[in-house]
Amino acid sequence: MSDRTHQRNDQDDSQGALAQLQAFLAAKEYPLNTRLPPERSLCAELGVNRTALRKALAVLEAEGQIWRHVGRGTFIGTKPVDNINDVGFISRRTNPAEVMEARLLIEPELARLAALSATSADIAEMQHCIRKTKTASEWRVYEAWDNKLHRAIAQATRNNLLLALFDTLNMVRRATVWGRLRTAKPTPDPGHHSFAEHDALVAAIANRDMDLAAACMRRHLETVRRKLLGSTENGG
Amino acid sequence: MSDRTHQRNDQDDSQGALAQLQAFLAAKEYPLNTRLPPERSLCAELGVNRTALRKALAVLEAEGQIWRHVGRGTFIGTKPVDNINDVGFISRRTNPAEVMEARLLIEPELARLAALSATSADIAEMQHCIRKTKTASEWRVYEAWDNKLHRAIAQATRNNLLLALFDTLNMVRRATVWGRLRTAKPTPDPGHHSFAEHDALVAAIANRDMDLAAACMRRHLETVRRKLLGSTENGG
DNA sequence: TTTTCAACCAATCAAAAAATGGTATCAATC
DNA sequence: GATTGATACCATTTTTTGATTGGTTGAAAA
Repeated sequence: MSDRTHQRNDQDDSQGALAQLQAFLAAKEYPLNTRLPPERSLCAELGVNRTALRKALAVLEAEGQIWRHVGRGTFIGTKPVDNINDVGFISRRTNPAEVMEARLLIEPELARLAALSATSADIAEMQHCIRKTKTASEWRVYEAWDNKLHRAIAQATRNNLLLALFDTLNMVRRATVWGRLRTAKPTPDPGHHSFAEHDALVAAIANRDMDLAAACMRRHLETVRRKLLGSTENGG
Repeated sequence: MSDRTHQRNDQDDSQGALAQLQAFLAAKEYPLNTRLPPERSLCAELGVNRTALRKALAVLEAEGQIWRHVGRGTFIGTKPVDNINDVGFISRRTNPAEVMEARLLIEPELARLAALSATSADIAEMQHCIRKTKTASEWRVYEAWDNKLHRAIAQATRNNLLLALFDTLNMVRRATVWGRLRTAKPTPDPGHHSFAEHDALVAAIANRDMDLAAACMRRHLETVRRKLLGSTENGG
């Protein structure tokens, strides 16, 4: 058998596997995103050795007709894009400085919109949270109500999407490792800076003063950042 | 044994369990989000029967100091908000008006920070996207590069958390049903309003003019909103 | 009647087992 | 010798299985 014949036989074999695979897929009419049988099963079913089958599969993958993934299988269609909105995924790629920067960027604007959109029930809820922070005798309790206050402001925007984004930010914040940054006095101080800042913030929202509400929130968060991370980088 | 005595003993018992549990927690000083031992172990450790322990735990849960979940355990702090990170979940609860409002609230601030933090490579990427939008002959291509431009600005903040939040917002926007709102001319117009607005925006970022960058982004998005939803509600 | 205890239930988690696409190895074949 | 084909092995993922945990029920005990 000559070299030429040899080569033609090889081509025939691989092309045969590809043709057989295509015929198989055409006959089955798999819907999109269907997982087709594992390679080892397809080998037996099509009567082709695995190497030839994988070459045929590689052709179809290059054409974008299928996509494969180790451990999962081979699927009809194109590979879906990764949805990496997972809180754990994000929090593993951020740090306290970024979290504070994000809060400083978003929450003042939430307060501004809340001043426009808050209902009186929203404002009552904020004032309730403030009262609770003032009577808290433990930091754990204080922080719980401080959390609720900030969420109440996000909710007062009356925008479900903004509220969802705030919740995501909040979950990342709570999942972030703050280490020694959060060490503080054993019990909340009656003269704690946040009390006056919270009062001014909610008062601005109640007065529908959008600019002042944003400014109060920014001032409050900058105080928090200064306490946590030290003085700001640009010194304002 | 009189009824009165009997009742006092009951109170003593349950209050005793609660007091013992509180003492236990105070002694351990568990950090936030710590899982404390399962009820069956706590029973043995505190020498209290499970019913009394569960009553005490219920009190602490009502106070917001702990939260419990079947199969998981009991945790210090308040129950975290449910998984509202799912894009499908959010987009089912929002609408085009909310999406535009959220973009108008967040993206100008992203542009402001980008003006401060962008590298020259970031700015080159933005200019590249702008060039591509101008040569696009189909809306699909135009929108792809417009998308990349806005994402490049978010990336230029050099803040992974903000970028993740922007991506979430973006995915919700793309998953939102816009219906007839998006109907437009068949092909991009050379005099399309976005071209000049994009140019001014990226120029402001390149000049490190934070206020101007934010203003340009706001003006651009307000134009988009006007085109999509008609005139703004408050008439500005 | 009330309290206590054990058993059970549904949800959850964690570790083991199986499955799957990718790769190396080596004999078989031309 | 070079190529092919079968086998075994690898890394990743899915499925399965058993244990764990908060919640509930019902009978026994006080």
